[in-house]
Amino acid sequence: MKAGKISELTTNRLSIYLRCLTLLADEDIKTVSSAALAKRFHLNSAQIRKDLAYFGEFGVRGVGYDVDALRDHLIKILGLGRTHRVGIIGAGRLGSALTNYYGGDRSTFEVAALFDVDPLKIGERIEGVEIFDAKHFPSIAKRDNIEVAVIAVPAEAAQDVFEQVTAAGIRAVMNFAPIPLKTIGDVKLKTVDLTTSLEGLAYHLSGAASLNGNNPEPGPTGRRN
Amino acid sequence: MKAGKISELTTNRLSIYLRCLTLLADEDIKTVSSAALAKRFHLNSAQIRKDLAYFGEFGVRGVGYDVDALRDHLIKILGLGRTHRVGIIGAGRLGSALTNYYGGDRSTFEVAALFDVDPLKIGERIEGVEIFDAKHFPSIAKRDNIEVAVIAVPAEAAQDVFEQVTAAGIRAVMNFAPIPLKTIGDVKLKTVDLTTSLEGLAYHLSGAASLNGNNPEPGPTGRRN
DNA sequence: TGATGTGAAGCGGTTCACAGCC
DNA sequence: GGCTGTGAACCGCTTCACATCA
Repeated sequence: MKAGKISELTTNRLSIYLRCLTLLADEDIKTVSSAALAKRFHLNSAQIRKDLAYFGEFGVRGVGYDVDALRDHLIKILGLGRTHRVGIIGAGRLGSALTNYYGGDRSTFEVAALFDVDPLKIGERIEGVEIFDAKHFPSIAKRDNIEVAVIAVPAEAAQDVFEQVTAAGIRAVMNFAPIPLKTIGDVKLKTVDLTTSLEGLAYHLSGAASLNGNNPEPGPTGRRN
Repeated sequence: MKAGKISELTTNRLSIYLRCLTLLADEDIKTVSSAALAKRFHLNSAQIRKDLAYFGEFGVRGVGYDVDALRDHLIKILGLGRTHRVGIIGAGRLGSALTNYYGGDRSTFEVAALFDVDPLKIGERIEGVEIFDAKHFPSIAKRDNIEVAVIAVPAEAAQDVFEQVTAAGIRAVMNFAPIPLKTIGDVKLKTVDLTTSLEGLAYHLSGAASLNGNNPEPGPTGRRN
């Protein structure tokens, strides 16, 4: 157990471990060793142990980890014990898609409001979620207890939107705009670039990648942002 | 110019550079230095130079890079000069969302077909794209020249689907199922985990993260899979 | 015996700093 | 003078290997 800074790569993996443990729990498996977990889900056992050890000694030597207990620990560590409300800025194609997708799970994350600048969209609803004027983000966010902002606007507008939501007190932002954003201070920013991901595949398909041999996938346990 | 293996992190950044250059071209900017590009888009100038130098000497010392010429180089390097057809497996919430999202750009990536196992969905259309029986993936993929498979099925089914599409000759797979997949040989696999990304934000919002100070965002130039 | 927790080694990517060239 | 291209230093994450303990 160490109190040092935890890498984002580690917390990403904790989230994955949690999902793997849930699958095991569904099968009524009570105990699992890091080696068994690794084998089953294509992970690395040493890394599992090290990741977990940052937060406590959850295992029993010679036995392994208690599945249910470890799940509870991870839920607590990740802060998933309560519902987080999400506001999505940009009610276009992507914003609608994300509303639709995240709309499925109301327990840990709940899309509370959409925002756009298009007067034709304001007042409409997507999946039951109302679209508000983006300039009212601060008041709506406060009223609805929105903690997470999702940016789903065109690249040109993303930095502005980011600064507006952080100015409104948001400390966790997920950016889907395909452009690097500059963050500040205490605000956590994650960028998911759906275009870059596809273009990486195109590179592999083009002749260039073949010249460089295969590209084995390290899996979602590997390096990310 | 080196012929060695190119890291996926590098190709991801090339994709980002390409988008940044497009924005500059829209402003009729003809030449840009690595320092100017870095400043404008929150990148690292040394990294830009190093990334580009893997593929050639595109710059002019004392001047910088020609915007249009560099764009053309990147398009060629990434293999974006032609349309790639995409097949999405899983016509649920996520599959629909992705069809809707990727449906916008028909030039570089085109969603050619959807696949599902639900008899009620087979034969229907989403955004004009027909849903086929998943077991017909091999023949449809061949007929429609599908090169990229997008996995949008539940976690439990993802590994099976992956093996089926690779058996059908697909060499580029994008996985949205929140589970690590095991890949083999020459197949390029990218996993985008929309749940993990959100849960990382929850961690930051919970007390735990604050104990560890701020988490400055290195931007989408940083480490990924 | 068997599996955890962890210092130490190893590895890959980023950043520095400067030689080389326009 | 200014900026690229690049070896070298640096840094952080992963992997190894083993002491430790049920």
